[in-house]
Amino acid sequence: MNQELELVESMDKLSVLVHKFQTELLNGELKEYTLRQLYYIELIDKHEGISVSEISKTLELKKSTISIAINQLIELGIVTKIQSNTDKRFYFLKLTSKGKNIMKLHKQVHKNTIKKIINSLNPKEVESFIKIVDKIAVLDL
Amino acid sequence: MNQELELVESMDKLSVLVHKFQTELLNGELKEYTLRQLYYIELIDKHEGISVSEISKTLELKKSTISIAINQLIELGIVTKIQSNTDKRFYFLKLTSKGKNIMKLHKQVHKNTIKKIINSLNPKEVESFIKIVDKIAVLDL
DNA sequence: ATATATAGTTTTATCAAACTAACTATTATA
DNA sequence: TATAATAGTTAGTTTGATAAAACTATATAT
Repeated sequence: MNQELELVESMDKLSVLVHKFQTELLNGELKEYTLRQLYYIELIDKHEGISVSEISKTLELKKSTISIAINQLIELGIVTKIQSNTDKRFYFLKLTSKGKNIMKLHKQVHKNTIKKIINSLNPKEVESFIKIVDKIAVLDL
Repeated sequence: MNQELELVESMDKLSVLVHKFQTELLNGELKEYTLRQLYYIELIDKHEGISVSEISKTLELKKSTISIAINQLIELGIVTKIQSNTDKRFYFLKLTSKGKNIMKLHKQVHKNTIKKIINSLNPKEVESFIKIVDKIAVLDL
């Protein structure tokens, strides 16, 4: 069979898989948060000190959208902002201990899933998969 | 490095990739439709004659949700319903020529992306990727 | 000193997507 | 035949995500 067609199907299957991977988060202890919220939390975890404007540029969403979302997380005690000394217009965002705990749970859920994937593949396949994903992840689709 | 951690990153990268793959559809000629609509259209294309109830069960969404979404597609001239002769409560859903054309465009967009992916990998990697995805797609995460 | 730009907030509004509940029409069953 | 169940619709609502526009506060440049 044509590799092109097979690959289209693979992408379909991956879409389903990724969707499962993500929505798993909405079952356990994290079910009170939306995927969007968990995504913002992850972003702040990965880029501690990021600002509302930077998030806005990264995600190509309006500042107002981000501002509202982040302030909601602040009200929930998940995120704090620290005003910059050098430029008082800036606020550095970071996770509170509650936020860090959410990230911990988040990572744990994913880790459990990853284990299932690893168990279903042999080590060579895992290696190969990681390598291939690295190659296609940098593509400018 | 720990394979588990690497795989977590791979899944993150895949999430981004799949998201790009999907939202590409919202750029060109298909931009007037939502991803959800394109998804329903794809579902009806793949399962011609499917009913509202069947979609509802498959997607685990309420019948009313599906009914509204499908009727919207009918109003847009993308889908038609044909009442069953044997059980008049049933309506078989299928795409109109407009709907089929949308699917054609949809597939074309994906095909172009797939080409980029294929070009970035060697044939052995493509084969390997397809095989691995098949294995993990059937997992019950 | 004044004008301009930037960071972030607030208000108001819109939209998609989902839900519940009550409904009609049809079919199956006790 | 009367009652249950099923397919689909309709009305009304809720939630989450987004945007535009007007705003405050601060910083930069002329």
